[in-house]
Amino acid sequence: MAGTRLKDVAERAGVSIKTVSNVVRGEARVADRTRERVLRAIADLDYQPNASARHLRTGRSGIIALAVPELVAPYFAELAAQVIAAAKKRGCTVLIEDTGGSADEELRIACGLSDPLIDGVLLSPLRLDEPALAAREGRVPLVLLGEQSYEIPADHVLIDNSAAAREATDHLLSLGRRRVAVIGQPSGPAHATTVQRMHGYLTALHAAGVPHDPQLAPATRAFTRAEGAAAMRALLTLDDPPDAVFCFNDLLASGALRVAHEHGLRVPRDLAVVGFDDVEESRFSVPSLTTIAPDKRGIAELAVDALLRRIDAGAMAPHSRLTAGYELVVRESTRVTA
Amino acid sequence: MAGTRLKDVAERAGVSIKTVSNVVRGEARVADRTRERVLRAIADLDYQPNASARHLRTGRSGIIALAVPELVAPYFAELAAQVIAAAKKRGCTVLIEDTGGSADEELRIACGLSDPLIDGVLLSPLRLDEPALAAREGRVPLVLLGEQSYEIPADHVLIDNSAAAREATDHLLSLGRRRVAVIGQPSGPAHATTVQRMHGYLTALHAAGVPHDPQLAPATRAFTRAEGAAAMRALLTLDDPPDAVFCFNDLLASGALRVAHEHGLRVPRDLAVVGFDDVEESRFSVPSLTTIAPDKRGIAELAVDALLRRIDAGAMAPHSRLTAGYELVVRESTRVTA
DNA sequence: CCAGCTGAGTACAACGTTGTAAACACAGCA
DNA sequence: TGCTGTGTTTACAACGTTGTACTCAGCTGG
Repeated sequence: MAGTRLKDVAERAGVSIKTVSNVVRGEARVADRTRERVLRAIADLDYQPNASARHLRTGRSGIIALAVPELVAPYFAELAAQVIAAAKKRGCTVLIEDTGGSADEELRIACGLSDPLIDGVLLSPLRLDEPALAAREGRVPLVLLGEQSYEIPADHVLIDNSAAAREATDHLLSLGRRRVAVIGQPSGPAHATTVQRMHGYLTALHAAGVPHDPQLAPATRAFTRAEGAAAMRALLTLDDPPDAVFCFNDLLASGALRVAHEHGLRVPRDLAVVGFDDVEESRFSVPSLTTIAPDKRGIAELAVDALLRRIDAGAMAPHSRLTAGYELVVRESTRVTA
Repeated sequence: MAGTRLKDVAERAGVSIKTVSNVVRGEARVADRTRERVLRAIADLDYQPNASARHLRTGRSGIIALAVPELVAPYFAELAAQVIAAAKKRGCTVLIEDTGGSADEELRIACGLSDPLIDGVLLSPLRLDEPALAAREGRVPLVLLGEQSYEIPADHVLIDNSAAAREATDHLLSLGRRRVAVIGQPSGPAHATTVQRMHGYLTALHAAGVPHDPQLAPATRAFTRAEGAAAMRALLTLDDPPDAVFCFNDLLASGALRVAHEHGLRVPRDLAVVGFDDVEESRFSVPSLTTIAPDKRGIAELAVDALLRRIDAGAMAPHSRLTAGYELVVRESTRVTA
């Protein structure tokens, strides 16, 4: 029954309300015989604790929020699924928010949503900047997902974007390509992730002695297929078009592949393509996409653990910076058959 | 401040706690001067109502759950985003659950999750069957998303799957194709959606005087790219392979396109392909995919409205059956250039 | 035989909110 | 002056849970 209360169980078991509470939470010492009686009553009545009452009393609801810029982006959907799984494993529930990538919305969420019901927040920020975040002192426990600038007062979980981007670019260079374009430079203010990935790209070029041509780095307004397509179209109008392209995510790559196809380019022969994120569809695209595969499950577990620790520790505990793994998955879009 | 209570506001405004409560909720009559004083105090202290206490008192939390078989499936991610938006517009929050398509999990959720915190549930069932659902009497308010067998005691929101499937098949027939395969027949027990779509397919064939060849309807175990690919591979081993294929969702179609490509078939010339769902990636696949586009926003709004009505009305109100729209979107995968 | 201890269970108050019923101020009317 | 109404505000008791402080029985050791 939905409306079963501690009191009902207590009556049926012939004990006090508090004893039932103790049994339910495994606290305090309860005699075996009593515990047994109570457990039977709980089973008989199908008792479920009332989260609101519990929260009201203890300040803990067991609910954490996950805020992503765009749930429909496959990467975030996949990440969300992992977070839900990781949270369930630890006995808590996840409430998903979609910030639409707006700075205001991100700040609102970082400050604890509209409601103190939430124990803590996992935020994957796109636009949130340091000063805004620094000002939020004393709010809800918060863990950031993804790269952020260094001295931000919050826990981070991230992958080494710079190293990953370098590995992706190295891979393209190792195929003998020298006109290696990059898609994903933001047209507006840079956010940390793209700075890191750009850095990795440039480092790889530099190490290989290939000069950087700014024409090969068209600006994009968002990480979408449409923007990837537009950027690719721009690249194909160049006098000396690229023979390879590293896209900052798989959606951009998907758009790029699409345009390459429209222009009659054969991938990978005429143009090698690497993406980032390893979303499921990239395994099935035509051609299948070489990409950086972040360890999404690892990210989710590290993040949930970090958040739970933060919730227990309070705002004063030192901030941690946790790194999850990644790997380069080579598929058709860079596999040149002799 | 997170810990600001009605009491604090009341003290600052020099009124009673209840008056503040009345102002906050816009209930009862409050004199303009008083209201103004209270509003200022609320602004000064940045008061936010405590949802748990409210829920404890009123039995309403403003939180509804959305349970989908698989959040990573793009269709459900897109639907979830629409539901979140629709719910926010109506002032409530959405908690997303991933059932993994398991009947047990679906039933657990239909019975109200682990917690009476949730006001109601939107469930997109895959395996849940009538008897199980009928037995849940008196539980959480529930609205089902998607086709279900007829006499189930719950509100439904759906599209006319049969008509849509017929339209998709008609479209393929109108291109002159006669070997029209269908991918999506379940290998196990049928669920309502596939029954409807199969019915539409058969009706279209029948109306066109094309006999149904069971070989052209390979079984699939799930609506995934991998299963779509496997089914397509099977179809291509036939002596008389198909010249068109209608897939029960876009993921199946994506797998099918992939295999067609591997086998050197040109789409749509050698094989025309239609999908179902109109997920975003289908606009960017190579070739772009003709598909049935359900009105996802319409579904979400109808569903949230129906759930809120149900929550208000209680379990006794008659069950409704709401139909959202769809349209056939023609793209490259069926657009034969002369 | 009693003081002191231990282990098991309980009564009560609080968490922040809202519904109910009652109190209050003040006007108009007899 | 007192009475009735009207429009505003308030005190109080819940909602279901848990922390604190308590009781109580049974036992140990002096």
